[in-house]
Amino acid sequence: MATLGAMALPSEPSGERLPATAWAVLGILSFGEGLTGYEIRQWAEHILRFFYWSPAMSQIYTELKRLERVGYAESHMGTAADGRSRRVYTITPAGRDALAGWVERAPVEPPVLKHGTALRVWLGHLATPERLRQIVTEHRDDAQRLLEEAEYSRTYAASVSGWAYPELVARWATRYYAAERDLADQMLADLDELLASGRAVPPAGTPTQAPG
Amino acid sequence: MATLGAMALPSEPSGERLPATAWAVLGILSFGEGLTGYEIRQWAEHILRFFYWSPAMSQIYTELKRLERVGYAESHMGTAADGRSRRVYTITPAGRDALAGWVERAPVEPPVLKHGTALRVWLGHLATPERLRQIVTEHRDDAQRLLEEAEYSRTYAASVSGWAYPELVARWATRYYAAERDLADQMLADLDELLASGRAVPPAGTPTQAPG
DNA sequence: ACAACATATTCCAATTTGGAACATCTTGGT
DNA sequence: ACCAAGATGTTCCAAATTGGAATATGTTGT
Repeated sequence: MATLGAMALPSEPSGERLPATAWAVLGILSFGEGLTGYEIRQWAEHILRFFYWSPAMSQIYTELKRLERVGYAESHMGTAADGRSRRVYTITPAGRDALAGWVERAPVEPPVLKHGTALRVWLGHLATPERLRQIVTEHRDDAQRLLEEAEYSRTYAASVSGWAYPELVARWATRYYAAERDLADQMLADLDELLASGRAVPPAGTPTQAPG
Repeated sequence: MATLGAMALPSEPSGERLPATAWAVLGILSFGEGLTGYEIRQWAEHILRFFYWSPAMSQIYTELKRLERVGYAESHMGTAADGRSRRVYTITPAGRDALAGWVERAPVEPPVLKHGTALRVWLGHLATPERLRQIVTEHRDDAQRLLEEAEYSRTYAASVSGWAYPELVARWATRYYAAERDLADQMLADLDELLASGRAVPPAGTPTQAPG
C-alpha cells in the first residue's frame, strides 16, 4: 500500500526475476478476486500440488508481501463472515501484465523430480527384497490415490466456467499419475525377474557372505 | 580423521535424521571405493539426476563433512595422477549399516515434482496459443533427450557387474521419460482441440476485449 | 605464451522448507 | 456455562537447499 503502486513503472527489471514460487502465488491470485493467504494455500492444495507445489504457509505470506512490495498485488483489510479481520490480496493490472510476461518470455526450467522410491531401489543392494517390494507397492498405491484425487480436481475444474486450462492440466495430471502407477507395476515385475534370475548381487566393495 | 570414527557408537540416534541429500551422497559412496567430491558430483550427473538430484557442488562438500563428522564416511588425502593432492572419501562400515537402516526403515517421502511446463499451461489464459505450443513442444523434446540419455545410462549400468539395481532404475527412468514425452504429445493434442472448440476463455475477473 | 578446459574445493547470499507458536471464531458435547 | 476440537488466519525461526562466484592447479592444444 505504501509502495509505489501499479502506476506505469514500465517493466520493472527486478520483476522478471522473482522466484517461481512468487509467480505461482500470483497465478492463484489471477484466478480469484481477493484471497487471504490461508485461502491461497487451500487453492494450492486443491490443484497446484499435483504438478508443482505443496506450499509452506510461511512462504505464501512471504511471497504475498514481496508481491505487494513490487506492486503486483495489493491488499486491504476485510472482514470475514465471522467478524474477524483478515488481509485480502488482489492481483493488480501490473501484476497481471508481469505474470503474462513471465509466461510469455521466461525460459522454462526443466522439471524438478525427487523420487524417493527410485532412490531406494537404486540402493537395492542394501535392502531386503521384501522391503523393496513394500516400498514400490506403497508408491504404486500413492500414485493410484493421487490419480483419483487429480480426477476429482479435473471434474471440479470442468464445472467452472473459464477453467479450461486448469481442466486441461488436471487431465494431464491424471495421466501422469496413471503412468506413475503403471511404471511402479513394471518395476515390481522387473524386481521379481531380477530376484528370480539371481543377478541381484551387490556392487564390488560391498561385503558379502559369499563372493560372486 | 580427528573425529570419533566408526568405533561402535551403536545406532546414533541423530544419524537416522540426516536429510535425504546426505543419504544420496552416502549411496554414491556405497558404490565406489574412494571418491572425491568432484567425482561424486560426476556420478550424480551420470545417474542420479534422472530420478533424484542435480547437485550443487557446495552441498556435496557440506554433506561429506557432515557424514565424516557422524562417522559414516572417512577421508584421507590422496594424490591424483597429476600429483595434485585431493581429499578422498570412503564409506565406513557404520555408514553402510546406517544407509541400509535408512533404506529399510525410513518412511518414503512422496515424490517431489515441480513441473514448470504444467504450471504455465495452467496459466494458459495469460498466454498466446503459440507460446503454449512452444513451451509444451520444448518440454517434449527435453523428455525425448532425457530418454536417450537415460537409455545410455542403462546400457552403461548393464555393462558393470553388480549394478543390477542401477540398471533396473535406469530402465524405469527411460520409461518415465518416454511417458513424459507421450504426455506432452497428448497435451499438445488437447491444446489444439481446446483452441478449435473456442472454449479457451479466461476465468472470471480477467479483463477481456469482449465479454463471454 | 596463452586460452580453454578438467579437476578440486570453499564461500556466500538467497531461496525454500517445515513446523511451532499465537490468535480468534464455530461447532458440538457435557 | 464450560470445554474440546477444529477451522481460519498470521507470524516467526531454524534448517536445508540452491546457484553460482571465487580460487586454485594441472593438462592440452594453438
